[in-house]
Amino acid sequence: MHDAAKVAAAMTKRARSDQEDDGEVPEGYDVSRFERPSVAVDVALLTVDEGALRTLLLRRDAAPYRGRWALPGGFVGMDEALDDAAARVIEQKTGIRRVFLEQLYTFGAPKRDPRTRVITVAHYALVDPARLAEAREETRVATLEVPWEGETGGPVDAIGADGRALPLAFDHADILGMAVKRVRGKLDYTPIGFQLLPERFTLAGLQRVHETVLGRPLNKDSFRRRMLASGQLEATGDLQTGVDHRPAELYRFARRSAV
Amino acid sequence: MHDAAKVAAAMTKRARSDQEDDGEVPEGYDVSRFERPSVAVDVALLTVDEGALRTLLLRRDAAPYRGRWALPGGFVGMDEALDDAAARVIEQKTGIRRVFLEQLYTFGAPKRDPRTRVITVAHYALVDPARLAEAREETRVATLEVPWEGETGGPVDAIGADGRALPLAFDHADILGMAVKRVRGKLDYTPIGFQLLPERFTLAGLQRVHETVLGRPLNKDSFRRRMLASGQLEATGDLQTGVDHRPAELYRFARRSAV
DNA sequence: AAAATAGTGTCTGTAAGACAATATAAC
DNA sequence: GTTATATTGTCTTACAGACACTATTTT
Repeated sequence: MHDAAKVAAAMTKRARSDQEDDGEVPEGYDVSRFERPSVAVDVALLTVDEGALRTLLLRRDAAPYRGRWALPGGFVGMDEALDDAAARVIEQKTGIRRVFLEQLYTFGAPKRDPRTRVITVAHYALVDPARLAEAREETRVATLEVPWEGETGGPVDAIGADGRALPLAFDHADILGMAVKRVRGKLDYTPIGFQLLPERFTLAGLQRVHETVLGRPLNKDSFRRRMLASGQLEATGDLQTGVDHRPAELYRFARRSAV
Repeated sequence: MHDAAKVAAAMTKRARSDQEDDGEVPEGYDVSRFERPSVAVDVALLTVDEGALRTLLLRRDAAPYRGRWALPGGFVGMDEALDDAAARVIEQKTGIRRVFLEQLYTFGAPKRDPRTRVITVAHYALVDPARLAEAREETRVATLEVPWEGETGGPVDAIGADGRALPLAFDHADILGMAVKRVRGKLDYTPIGFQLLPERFTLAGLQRVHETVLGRPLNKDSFRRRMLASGQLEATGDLQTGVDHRPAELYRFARRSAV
């Protein structure tokens, strides 16, 4: 018997003690006694393109930090789950649906927004660069420059197409830094890399993605062995085309099969 | 030159473009147009005692979930950082200060609190069991029963001193489950175990803590080698006392030295 | 054939697990 | 001395990194 079920059974057996209720809403209860902060979500939408880690930024056209660059974000609806808010924000700003999306960390320093208290539940998302088209004038895909190694952590810089750093709004350099740190950590033990690739890809392509995210070269032989041994790759039998050398086999990630 | 410094330098060089500001508060700006959720913190205060993973729970004496058991928690002050709120909650409920404390995950399902929208930034903390005395009648240290292996994740059960499951309020079984999952993950590559031990401890004691948290036995020889090779342990030269067999050497964790 | 990368086989070093032998305190 | 655990040493195995070699495509 599952333990959660055990708990439920135990409770029923006790014939619903009078000192306990099941969470019904008491009539007329008032919880609005406290002043409340605003709650937002921000999304670090990461991609790997041309050997660089990239992210989508929007130019702010209102105060505060007007003219600076910010992650797509927005306030959480009163009846909206946090993940749903993040997915909505992505779709509104880019039109992209169905991305890999995960909660990252909640940033709540009292003065992180100079206007008022805004607590933001930061998320990160991973997308195949082919899906990430620059939608609007005020949208830009910037290259991330990570000034630390491994999973040290810390803020990162966003570099525009002209090679100059884009000044970031709020604590978004920290959010991006934490997103990079998290993805690096996950890459070691999770099939997360394929979110950044088209459905079919070569082992060398997968290795390049890993190397770009991790910011360091990987051993080819070992990478190959590890990936094939993981059981998460499925050979398609087809070969790469359009390359001027021996074509590599195309793989796809195995669906999380019903084990 | 550090990259953050580079950014700053680049900005200065551009002589502060007119399309940009530095985040000053515009006069009379109104951000209170939206309805706002309440924001709380909850703390999973974990300890290891007598070979079991334990946590501190409080009996709710008000609706909702009156009579059920809940993590210590409270609303975040309008000018209070999230970590500070969590530390305050711990001190208010237990008197304990200066614990290892880290943000865990933010739970924000719209109906997780039946009264109104409450988003909670869950934290976890690790304490030496000697410091965790049961302070009040309505406070209890419960044993955690983890119905999954490794870092699978999922809710856990809290067992009272009488061996019966304590019914938990809200989504606190999920919060506790995520705390266990996180600590298990961290234990592999972070000096987190010593937070659960007195200052001086034996290698065998440390291994027991690791085994309790991980929920599986560890190889003694390998554990010993790994710990000593990590450079994080410092031999005190003193021996254990009061045992009826050969006493083991006492170690302490090396201060995070100024490398 | 030359160029370029894909893919295979083998060796070596490191670290974990297993097992055995020795050490030392309490009784 | 006996008991119980600490501590050290050695062997085996698994795997990552390194290197050399073969394969296959385009030009």
